[in-house]
Amino acid sequence: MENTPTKVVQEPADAITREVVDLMAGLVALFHREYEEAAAARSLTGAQAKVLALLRRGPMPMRHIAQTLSCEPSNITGIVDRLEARGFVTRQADPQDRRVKLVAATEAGRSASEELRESLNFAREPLATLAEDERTTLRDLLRRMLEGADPETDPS
Amino acid sequence: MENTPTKVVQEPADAITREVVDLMAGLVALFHREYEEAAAARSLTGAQAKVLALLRRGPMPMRHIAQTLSCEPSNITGIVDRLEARGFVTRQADPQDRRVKLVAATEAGRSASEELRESLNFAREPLATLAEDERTTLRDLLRRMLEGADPETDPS
DNA sequence: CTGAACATTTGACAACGTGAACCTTTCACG
DNA sequence: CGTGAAAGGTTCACGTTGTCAAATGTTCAG
Repeated sequence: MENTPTKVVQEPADAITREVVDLMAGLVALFHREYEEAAAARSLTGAQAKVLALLRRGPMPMRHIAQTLSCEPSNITGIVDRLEARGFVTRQADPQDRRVKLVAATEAGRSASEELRESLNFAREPLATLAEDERTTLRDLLRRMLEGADPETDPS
Repeated sequence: MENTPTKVVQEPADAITREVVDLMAGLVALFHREYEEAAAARSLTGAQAKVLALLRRGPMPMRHIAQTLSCEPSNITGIVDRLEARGFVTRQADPQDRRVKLVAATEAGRSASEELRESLNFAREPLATLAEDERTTLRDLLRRMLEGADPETDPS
């Protein structure tokens, strides 16, 4: 109990970095609230909305969903159950490997997800306060921060 | 079902804004994961850690906690119960208004929260890829986006 | 063919979160 | 005053997320 469990070596973190981290925290909180709210407006939970969003690129094995969301596969079972019960996704066996089940969004699922995405006017008010070139700068900075780190937003 | 439920009037959202929103989503996911992980490493849940973080500025009525976290007050009861059971917070009656219960972090609570905050090396790797002046720019942009919007990160 | 590894499911359990009902306290108003 | 409405917390019932451990079915290497 007397030494920090996971990380030990860590630079002191300068003032700017620290402040950026705090600002991020605020942004994250804001975003999270809005996302959850937008999902709820379509009687989806945040987790369901996330899964649905993942499936926009096509069917996906549950294992992959679990990995992307960094949670246990057994958790996905329940979420997909509920989405399936409402007709937003289907489970189909993968012909290549009969162990895996491919989850695919139905038309209803796709459009619900798309609608939600469109309604995400998060950061639209906040972003509106920035000039165009500032937004570009922000985009570039965020891009650089995220490159190689994030599987979810990978546009491939 | 044929018209969007909540929002109707909404500008088309230019490409840059849209991309920034997507990048934010990635960042949010990343941050969220790390936060939850860092909390878990101290056997706290995310919600408990958030409450504890709120109390760093001093005791606070439960009602206020609920408002800041935008959730129902009844939810806070349980979270504070669990924090209290572990000796991280105490409940004390507000002398001004005996309906109110002020939640205060104990020394253990404060240090746990501080430790967690320090360990949040989120964005330290991501941020490390940015030069100092870029970090400053990022900070300024984020500040402007959040000003007037976010009660949680208010540095007062 | 056998056993290890893998994908999913099931079941038990804890935490979060909501909504409604309830108790106590406060406060405005007659 | 004294009464009733409103506010702060709690409790209860309920559904969703999340974990872990055990089971089932499938694949694949040896």
